[in-house]
Amino acid sequence: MHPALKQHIGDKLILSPEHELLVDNCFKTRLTKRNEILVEKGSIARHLYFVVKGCLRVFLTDDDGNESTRFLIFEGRMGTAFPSFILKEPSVASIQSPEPSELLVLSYADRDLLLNEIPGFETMYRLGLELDYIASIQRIESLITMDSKARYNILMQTQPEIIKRLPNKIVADYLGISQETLSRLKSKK
Amino acid sequence: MHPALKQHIGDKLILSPEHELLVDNCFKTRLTKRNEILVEKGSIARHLYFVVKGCLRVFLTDDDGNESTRFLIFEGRMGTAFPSFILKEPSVASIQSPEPSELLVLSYADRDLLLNEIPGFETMYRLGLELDYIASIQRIESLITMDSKARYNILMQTQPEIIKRLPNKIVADYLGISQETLSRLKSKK
DNA sequence: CAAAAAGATTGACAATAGTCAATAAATCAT
DNA sequence: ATGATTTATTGACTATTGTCAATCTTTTTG
Repeated sequence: MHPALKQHIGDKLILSPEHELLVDNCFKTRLTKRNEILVEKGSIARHLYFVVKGCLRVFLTDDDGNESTRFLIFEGRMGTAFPSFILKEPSVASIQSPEPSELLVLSYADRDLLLNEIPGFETMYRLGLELDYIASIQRIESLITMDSKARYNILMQTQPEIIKRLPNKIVADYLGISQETLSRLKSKK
Repeated sequence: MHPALKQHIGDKLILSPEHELLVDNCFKTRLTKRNEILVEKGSIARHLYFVVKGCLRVFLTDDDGNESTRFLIFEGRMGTAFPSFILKEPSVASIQSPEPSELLVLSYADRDLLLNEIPGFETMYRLGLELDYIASIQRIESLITMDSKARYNILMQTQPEIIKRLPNKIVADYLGISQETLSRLKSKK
């Protein structure tokens, strides 16, 4: 099994050699180029992605070409265009890798296989889901209670890597503000 | 078991008579008055609430007394101050019942009991969690991509009960806007 | 390495939304 | 029911943020 995935699982789940092999067989390695599109909006997101290296960006585009970043996934984390993946409906979001990336890809069917076959896998998955849900609740909180400056400061505190690694444009649309506003926040503060 | 809870579970989980009794014993009925506070911010949310009648409001207050509604839970749905409940940390949010309500209350320990004892319970719980997570992702989307008018229109389409049943003030802070702005949106539109 | 492309900054202006205050309407509790 | 309290609406003004455009900087790629 890929060491990064092994580390991700850590002591949350003890796998027998057979089960470890099963997990290993379900996750397929994929390498992407900078800005490569993995899921096009309108198509169904059929995979979960574990990021070994690089990052993924789940983003929305409107008719005028404006983009908004719904979600960012860095090294050691899993994600996808979740509503599409779960509901098996065409995704309103696209997924791209802003950096050249190394991914481990898990299909929906293989996720179900692991959930059903490996005792404890569903509990681990569920606990991860709870944490992701909490993160999204906290993002909602920041959006409904704070102005753009406060949101930027929080992001700086909690996920400075986003600000360091990604272009201003993406940071801005992750925060739900224009890139000009972000630029002004950075100079003023 | 309470018929509303039975309906909530529906065909998602077939319970043996013993397990049905176990579920029934874990959920305690609680009646609340209008605007009663169930969880005070700063305390730990130790329960999950199933709303039989009425509704619950999970909300934030700042130092100036401004309120923001993080989450609303209507009949037939479950919820709590989720980050506090899961992380067992003091809640930044409070919970109140804006209407007199009938609730079924499940403690953290009893939730774990059901998760561990009843085969299939965790799967049902996990599927519910996935849907709640999806709803929160969609709320983030509306907050980062739409202006207040568009958000109001979406809310009208997707959850008109919120607008019909709850005071303007709560609708406004659920949308992340001031109540004056909401009032103007309604008259203009 | 150089040309081209993409991203970042800044200014001027417009639009959206917030605040404060006064009044009107609706709702609650006795 | 009615007085009291809360909630909703409206106006005037302010503050924040967005848009468009120009310029400057950085990054990419042939």
